[in-house]
Parts: sequence; structure tokens; C-alpha cells
Amino acid sequence: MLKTAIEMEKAAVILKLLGDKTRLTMMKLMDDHACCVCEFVEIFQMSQPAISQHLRKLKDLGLVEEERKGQWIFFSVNKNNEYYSFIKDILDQLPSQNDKIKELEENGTRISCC
Amino acid sequence: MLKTAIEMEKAAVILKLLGDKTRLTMMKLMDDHACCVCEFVEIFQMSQPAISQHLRKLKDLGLVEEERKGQWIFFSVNKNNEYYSFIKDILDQLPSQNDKIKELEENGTRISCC
DNA sequence: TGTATATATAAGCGAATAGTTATATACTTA
DNA sequence: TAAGTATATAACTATTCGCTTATATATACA
Repeated sequence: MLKTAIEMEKAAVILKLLGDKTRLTMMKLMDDHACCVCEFVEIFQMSQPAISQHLRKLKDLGLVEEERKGQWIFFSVNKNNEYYSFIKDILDQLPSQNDKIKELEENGTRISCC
Repeated sequence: MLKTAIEMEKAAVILKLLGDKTRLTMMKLMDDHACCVCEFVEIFQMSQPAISQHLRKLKDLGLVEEERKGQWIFFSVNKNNEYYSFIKDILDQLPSQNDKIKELEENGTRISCC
């Protein structure tokens, strides 16, 4: 039953990562929109390294992917990840965080993607 | 949007609790079976206080409920909890842990409930 | 090329976490 | 009531975690 053990382990690791309010909100946002680091800095009023470190943890597990667009690097949920459906079921039960994107747009701090 | 904020916060707290392999497995087991502390001690080969402390955290959040039956206290998932459906969706994606109960029965260390 | 902006990484620190051992409490049964 | 079993709690410890500051790297543009 090695596979079972590994899957419980993996599930626990994923849930632990999602068990942080900042990362959870980031994931919810990135499931709908590609976001860059500076947007998260604005949204969470948190230092840039702190945001980068959260994203790195998510990336290390394959939960998010990045795409550079010039100056910016856009992060989004990696929907090809083996565990995406597991994560998606969780994210779908969370309240929309789109108001945060709207705020960025109103502030003029939204980085548009193209 | 206070409610939204509270719910994200609560979701993160729940996910953090589930983000521990021992607690996650306990929850999966307790979703199907009422279990007592000494069974978990046997299953996880972990000290009794360690198990009690995990259960206390789950109980403090209202995720599990307990029922004393004589000498033993049986713990099970609290299906009346406001967030049960959130948790259930997660548990349903995990591999069955019933083999662990079967092992107890084979060892003669399963405490039957009545 | 030089300066500004965006992001990543490294080192360090305080708080939280998961386990331990020791001890207290509660129930069972002889 | 005394001894045994089940569970809880307290105190302690090592590790992990999330953040900070300082610095490095990468791109844009004048």
C-alpha cells in the first residue's frame, strides 16, 4: 500500500501549504487570474520577499506555474498538476476574492497581462 | 465583506489542522468509525499524549466530538459542524484507511464500541 | 551604458508546532 | 478501597514557519 501512504502524505503537504491565509487567498486569486508579485504585495500589504517566498513554496510543489512577460513574472494555478482536482474542489468552496482584483484596477495598480 | 474574510480565515485554520499527516489520517478514519485514543496510539505508534493533543486541536475547532463509553472515550467526526461539507469533500478524495482498522481487529486491539 | 523597476535569494529572528516525559484525573474491577 | 487502565494536562525541547533586512539578478528604457 505504498501508493496510499504517499498520497496521504502528499495530501497533507498540500493542505499544509493551503493552510495559510495568504497562500490560500493567492491560490484562489490565481485560479482565475494570472497575477504578478507586485500585485500581491499591493493586495496583502506585505513585503516583496514574503510574497516571493510564498510563491516559491507553491511552485516547489508544482501548484503554480510562472510565465515571464517582460519585466513581470505572472503566476497562475497549474491546472495540469496531478493534484489540481483535489485543490480545485477546495478553492471552489471559498468565497470569491475578485473584489481584490477590482480594487487593483480601481487603484490603477493592476498589471494587465498583455 | 466581513463574512468573506472570516470564512477565508476559518478555511485556512481548518486546512492547517488537516495539513498534518497524523491528523488527516485520524479524520479520515473518524469519518467512518468512532475511535478511541488507545487505538490511535496503536495505529500511529505514537505516544498517548501526542494523540490526545492532536484530538484536542480537532475538538477545539469543533471538527470532532467525543462520547465516553465507560473507560474509553470515542472520537468521531462532528458531522453537524458548520464546515463539515468543506471537510467531507476533502476526506472523500483521500484513500480509504480502513486497512488500519482491519489491522486492529486482526491484532485484537480494536476496541468495539458497545 | 546607467538608472529604475521587478523579482529572487540568503541570513537571521521570534513565534508556532509536534513531539517528548512526568503527572493528574477518571473510570473499572477485584 | 486499592490497583489497573484510559485519557488529559503541563512543562520542556527541537524543528518548522513566516516574516524581516540586505543583497543579487534580470529586464526596461532613457
